[in-house]
Amino acid sequence: MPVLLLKMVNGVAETSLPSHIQKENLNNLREGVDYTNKYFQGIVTLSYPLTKLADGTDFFKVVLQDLSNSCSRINSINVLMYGKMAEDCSKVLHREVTFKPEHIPDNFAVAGFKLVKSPTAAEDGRHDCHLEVSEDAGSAVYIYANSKRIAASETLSMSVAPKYAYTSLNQLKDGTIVNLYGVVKFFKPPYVSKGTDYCSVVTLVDPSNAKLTCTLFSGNLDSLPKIYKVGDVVRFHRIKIREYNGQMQGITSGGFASLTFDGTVEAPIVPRTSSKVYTFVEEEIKTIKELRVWAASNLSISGPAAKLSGVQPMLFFDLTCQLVGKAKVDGSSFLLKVWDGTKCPFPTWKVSVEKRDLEGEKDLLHQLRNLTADILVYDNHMQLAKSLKIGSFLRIYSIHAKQASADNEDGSHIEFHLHGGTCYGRGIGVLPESNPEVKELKEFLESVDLADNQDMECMSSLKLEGTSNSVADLESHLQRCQQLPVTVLTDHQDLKNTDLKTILNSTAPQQYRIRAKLRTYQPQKLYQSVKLHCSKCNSLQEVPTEDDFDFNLQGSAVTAKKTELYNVSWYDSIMWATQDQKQRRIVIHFVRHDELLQHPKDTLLMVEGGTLKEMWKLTKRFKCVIPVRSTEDGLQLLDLSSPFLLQGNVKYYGCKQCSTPKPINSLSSLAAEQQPSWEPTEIAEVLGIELLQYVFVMKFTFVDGTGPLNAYLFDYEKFFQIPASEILTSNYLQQKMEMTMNTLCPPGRKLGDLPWLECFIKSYNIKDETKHQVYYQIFDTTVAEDVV
DNA sequence: GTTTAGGGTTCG
Repeated sequence: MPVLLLKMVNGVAETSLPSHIQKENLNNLREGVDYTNKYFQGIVTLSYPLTKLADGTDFFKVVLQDLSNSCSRINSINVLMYGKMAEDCSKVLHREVTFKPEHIPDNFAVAGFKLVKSPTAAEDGRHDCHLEVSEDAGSAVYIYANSKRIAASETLSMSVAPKYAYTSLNQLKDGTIVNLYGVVKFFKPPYVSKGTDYCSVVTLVDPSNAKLTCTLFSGNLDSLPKIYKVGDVVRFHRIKIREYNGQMQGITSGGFASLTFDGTVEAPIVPRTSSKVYTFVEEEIKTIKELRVWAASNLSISGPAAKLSGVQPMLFFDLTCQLVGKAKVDGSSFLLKVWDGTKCPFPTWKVSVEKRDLEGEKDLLHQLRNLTADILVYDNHMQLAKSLKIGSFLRIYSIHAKQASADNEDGSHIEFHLHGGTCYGRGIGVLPESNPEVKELKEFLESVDLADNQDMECMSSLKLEGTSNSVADLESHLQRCQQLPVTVLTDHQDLKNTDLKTILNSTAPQQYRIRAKLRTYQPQKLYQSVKLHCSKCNSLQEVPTEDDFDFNLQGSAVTAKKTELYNVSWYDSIMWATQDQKQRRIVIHFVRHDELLQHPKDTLLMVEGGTLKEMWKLTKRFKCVIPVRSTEDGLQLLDLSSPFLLQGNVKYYGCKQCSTPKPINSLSSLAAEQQPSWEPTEIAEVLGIELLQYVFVMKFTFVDGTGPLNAYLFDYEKFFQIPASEILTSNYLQQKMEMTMNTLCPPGRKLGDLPWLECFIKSYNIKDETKHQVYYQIFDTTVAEDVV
């Protein structure tokens, strides 16, 4: 450990020098003495540039003054350093210090030196010997450093004593200066404060579940943390903790330093920092990984990011984009023309500016005229906006997509404003080209076919000229598809969109609003999407075919001959035989109510020995039909692979696993009610049947340009506004569903021409012994009114 | 000398 920084606190070194070395004063230095276990201490009064000797060895010279010997005529001595020690010390002394210079001289202790006659003593008037130090000679240099110096030097690969300790956010105490890690829950990108510095406000959380809002100032934009999104992980060194309004608050202290990491689990761990070198050890990688995993399940990072194609009117969103043009507008606003390769589906405003005020490549501005968004930035954002370089990549936070009033002369359009102030992190951040999202955006921008957008314009002009109705119709149809979503949310309207990639990179369970296109779905044969679901055991099964039912009916042919068996208090039975050769017997039991037979539409029948056809015929005339068979103990339900009840067009089934059928006599309790409703749920309950529900089960593959995501639709009737229970027996409903799916996912259409869907989805975990998977399910979403 | 801001959307 040849060069070590000693941390100074209130002018005293926090760690003392090793006890085996003793101090030696300047006037006691004698040639030929062994100084292996001695040290000389002084302040640096002069240092020379680092040079190389003829053999390539680094060489560095400083002059130390012995303060304890100030009365002496000769009070300073040359120190010659060789090798890595020379390099390290010169780094500490000569590196650029990014904050205000201090007037505290550097204080060095040089141990294990060699005392050699100085060839220059006659010229420089210093001690007639000099000190020689190098790693090879077993020397050590201790540098007394206050916190600012340590901040500047921590990034050198030399050790600072003591090692950094990190305080968790629930352990912070008023008046301390600490090091900490945290996950960004909220941030304001650096902005120009009303004072002399840039300001950035950052709220951190950590697994202790405490929260800390930090107010960071710096005159140097680069020394503020480079946070790009909520969920980023930061390491702060030397942040001062104060109490403010009853809460702990972090504030920059002298020597504040930070590292920022992408918070995505699995993303490469590359610190973002203004320092060229920094301390970073294996243990810290572990901490960052742990924080990422914790954040993934404890922090909602579904921010308001959006592409221009996904812009919601009336909402605020964050846009990652490239600057194409900029212009001054007036004293309080400034125009940024940006693009992200997608087209806003709504008409957007164009801010008029003097041509000579517009900066940017003219050709490119013209080429991209249909793809650029005009963003007007106000007040405090102007200064930063003016300084932006054309072509740079930006993230603009909390842009307001404002719907202009319809009576505007340009018609209804969307305006993009970056209002004054910094509420909700409103501001502009410049992303470096090395940022992975910038790389992705760049690739996408290069792939955009500009000719396509010219075509769109041709179509618009055709429409305006009214030369072709069919083109106009097509266009309006296309517009319908491209503008309004074909599905809408029934709840969660205030939620903002999350892109699919973000969802795929997050842990479950969470809920999201998405805006995406339906690339494909399964099953393509829609009737295969209808299943039976047991809400008790959560099993799904296929709907039995009519053939299964028919087979069961044949097995329940009437065998009893004694008609008196059937005449019980709560129903009347009749039996007749068919006229054909088989002379098949059919028995119908009419359930009585109040001693009287009801109107057929209110009547429940139990039928023995009927065929499928007869069953359906009876269902048309009577309220309910229950297929039964007789046993020695009386009437019983058929096997549960048959429906236990027919009502309207619907066959109701029971779950074989969860049902414990009771004797038919249990129905008498319902019949005794004043006005039996004969609801399937009530009938099922008294008969000990766990009712299976009809449900649409489909897999939707969504795309939004950030990655495909498969989500399950599990819907009784809300999504299609078609009851799953009725679709199998209704040609009309089947056609309706087919048309709906053709609107959501028109066959043979290019991806760009597919309509947008807006959905609410939930992620959830499915774990078993061998694997763990995250699934997604569509909720609280319905097909738009004009699509149905 | 040590402020500035101290999170919680909008004038345009």
